[in-house]
Amino acid sequence: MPRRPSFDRDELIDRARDLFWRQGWAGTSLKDLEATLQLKPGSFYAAFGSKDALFALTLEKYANDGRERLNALAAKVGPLKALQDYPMMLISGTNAPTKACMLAKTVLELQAKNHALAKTANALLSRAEAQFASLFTAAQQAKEIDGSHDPQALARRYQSDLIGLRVSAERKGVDATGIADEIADGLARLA
Amino acid sequence: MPRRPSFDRDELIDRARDLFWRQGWAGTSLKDLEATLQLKPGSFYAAFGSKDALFALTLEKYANDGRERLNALAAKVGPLKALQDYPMMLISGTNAPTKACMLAKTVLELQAKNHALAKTANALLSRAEAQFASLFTAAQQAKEIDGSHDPQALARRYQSDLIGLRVSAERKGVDATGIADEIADGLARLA
DNA sequence: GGCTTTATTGAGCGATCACTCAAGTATATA
DNA sequence: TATATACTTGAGTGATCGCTCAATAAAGCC
Repeated sequence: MPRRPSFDRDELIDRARDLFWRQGWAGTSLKDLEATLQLKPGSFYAAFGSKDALFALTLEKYANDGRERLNALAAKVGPLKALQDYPMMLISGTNAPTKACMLAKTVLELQAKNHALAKTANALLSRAEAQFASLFTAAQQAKEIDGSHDPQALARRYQSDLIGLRVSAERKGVDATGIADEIADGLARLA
Repeated sequence: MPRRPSFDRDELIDRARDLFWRQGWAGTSLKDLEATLQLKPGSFYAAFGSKDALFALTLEKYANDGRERLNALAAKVGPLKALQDYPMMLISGTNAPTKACMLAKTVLELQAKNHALAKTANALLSRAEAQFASLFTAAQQAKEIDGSHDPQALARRYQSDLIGLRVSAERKGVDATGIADEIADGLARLA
């Protein structure tokens, strides 16, 4: 009996993610979303509940995509090579709406107000850090890097490096590929 | 004949800087500013012209303070030691409203909209990078680090590291002092 | 085709945004 | 003290914010 929605919900979340990623939370109005998603206010709220709820969905999707891309890379070229190639991959993609990390942007924008979305982004960053740590552990088990290093510490530094790299890549007039190379070189010296 | 303003304009800019630094551009409303500066709308606009004009003043002041602090440090302990100590200094101060870099935050928030303040922040970041480069050059001339390195490349990487460090320090539940130590250690290996 | 059920529409809600301005007040000079 | 010159005040501007809801349209089951 029911009428079906005329849109692909998942594709709408993708579009919203790109918009939020680029413009941030406060920088993206419901007018922007309505225009990009081709949805009138009523449909928008029926589909997603609120701006914040949709933002949360896009954060999860963003984090999942990143995690899957890195895991796929590791399955293909091994843990160390994946960690080495990942930085360049993050800043050389042409389809991404922006180079900077959406999770970092969200924390920076919303943490001062104790917004729930900042906590979400922070937790997803911790999850990414854990993924990095397990790849460093795998690299140690594969004898690709020395066993004396603390995988947790390596992961923390690696994530910090990625965030800095991606902010630099976002800036105009800055060539960040040199930084990506240096991060990869630094990992090579852990052998 | 004229009546004098009843406030210290410079101190007001300081207070506004801390507010903008913490909450960002969109996150700081005129209500917030009026409350923090104890200024009614009319006085505010008479004194500063607009929210954006005041934000620009605070960006300049923020950048100047950072530059002077690093130069003072270098004059005291020399260029290499200054570059090594600066990271920890940035994240261990208790009086700063937030650990993250205000210039980076501004670029991330406003660059997507091509806001003039993003250009200003970007230019100030470039100025900081140039300061780092000249300190690396000075360290080479003092034979503190090897002359084979490109000061410009070192400065670019150093700035990227600082940005990542400061975002990490801003996050809850992350101990960033380890990262600061590693940055300092990395510089020691340039000898 | 009739009926039920849900999606879609868009005018408009109260709140807040950055900002203005005319009226009132305080101060330094003459 | 009188006057000119600012500074201070706060109600109020139009625009935009996220969001609501009653009315309308379309699709599946009988």
